[in-house]
Amino acid sequence: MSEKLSHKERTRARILDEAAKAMREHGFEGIGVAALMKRAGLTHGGFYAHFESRDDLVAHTIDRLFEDNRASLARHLDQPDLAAGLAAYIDDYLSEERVTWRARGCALTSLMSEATRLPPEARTAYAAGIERFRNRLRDRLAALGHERAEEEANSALSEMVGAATAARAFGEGQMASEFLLSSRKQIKRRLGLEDAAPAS
Amino acid sequence: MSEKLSHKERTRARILDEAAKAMREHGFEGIGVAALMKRAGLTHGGFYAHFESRDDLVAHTIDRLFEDNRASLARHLDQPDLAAGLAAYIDDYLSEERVTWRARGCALTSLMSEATRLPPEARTAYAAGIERFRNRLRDRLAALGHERAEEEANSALSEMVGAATAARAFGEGQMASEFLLSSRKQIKRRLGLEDAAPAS
DNA sequence: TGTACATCAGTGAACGCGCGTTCACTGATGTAC
DNA sequence: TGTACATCAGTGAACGCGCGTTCACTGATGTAC
Repeated sequence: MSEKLSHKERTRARILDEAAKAMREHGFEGIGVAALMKRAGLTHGGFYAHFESRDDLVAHTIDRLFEDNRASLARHLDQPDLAAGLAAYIDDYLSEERVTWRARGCALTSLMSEATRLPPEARTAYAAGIERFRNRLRDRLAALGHERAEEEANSALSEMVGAATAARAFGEGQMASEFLLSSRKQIKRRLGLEDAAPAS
Repeated sequence: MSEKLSHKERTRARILDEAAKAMREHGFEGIGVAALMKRAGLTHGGFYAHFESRDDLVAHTIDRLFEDNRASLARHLDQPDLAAGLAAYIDDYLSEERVTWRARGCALTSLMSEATRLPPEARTAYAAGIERFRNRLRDRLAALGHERAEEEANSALSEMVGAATAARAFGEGQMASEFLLSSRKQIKRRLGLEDAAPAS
């Protein structure tokens, strides 16, 4: 990819940045065209120079959301100790911080249940994003020598998303913390990561 | 509770029935006042004789949704073999049928990630509903002699919700089936229900 | 180097539409006498 | 038992509002000569 983006390309990237942040926090329907453009420092009319329609924006934002996801996973997994990296990712995903600070959360936690209601194109993009994420977890588990890597990856992904979503539903407080702690412990225990060193 | 409901009470119950069905399928924002009243066989103006506002409806629908949930759980757990009852519930919750037929699904699967965006009253009702559900699972695990019943209940609930939501996001197909199967196996295995007899 | 012109990202008023909500009204039901 | 009246669940036209979208226009930038 060229590092030199044109003025228009940079504007488009800024709109997608803001859309990703807002939709992670408020859902796919949670921000309107006018409010989004204002956050990007523009007026609403200019939107259609960058996207065909609001649905088109949603589809492109999904790719952007999963790209953030991939980057966050890679940041944790790119370390020599395979088990420690995975354990660190799980701890981070289910940390109070990440769950509270919604705009930084995961495309799966806040949006997965809305995926069924998405227009076909966006929905396909979303499903593909989940699958890629699952595959990365699976490959890491396989590299650690797990025989049922795929089954365990499916299960761990489901529990991570479910626990983070439940914690958000409770809001900050004791119940939220309990759910996060329970799943951090349970997932790491069954993946044999109990004694993995905490991340750098 | 009196079995003799007045005409107005029966009408209100009908509206709540339809609201619960529609919101399970399309989200809390997924049905408007006019469409809802039409499904209940009425015109939109009459809505405000039953509810203060649309937000008020949502708060009451939540109680209704969790009541359905409670009834479904009770139906499975009310059998002599404690382990088999729990296993049957997990299998049912993560069955292709229940996931595909959305209007019959669970208040948690389709709506949990929207809970954070609910008005305070509705949100409190929702959080209370999750907690009651968790407590029922916990009590059953405790009755089965599990020492970490609460932790296991939190973990199992999270994975059930996450897996069912993921399956819906994929839509019918191989990936959806894989996620459901993986979690049925993984949850039952770690709860020691592998050999529990299938439900009646 | 300087002028004339084309390009095009972005502006902002205006649109149609669907939504939640209000309200004057209707018509069936039940009670008073 | 029969008539007069009050009650009240439900009707449907109308409202204001926010939304996605359109479009004639502006004004800065870069190219042609």
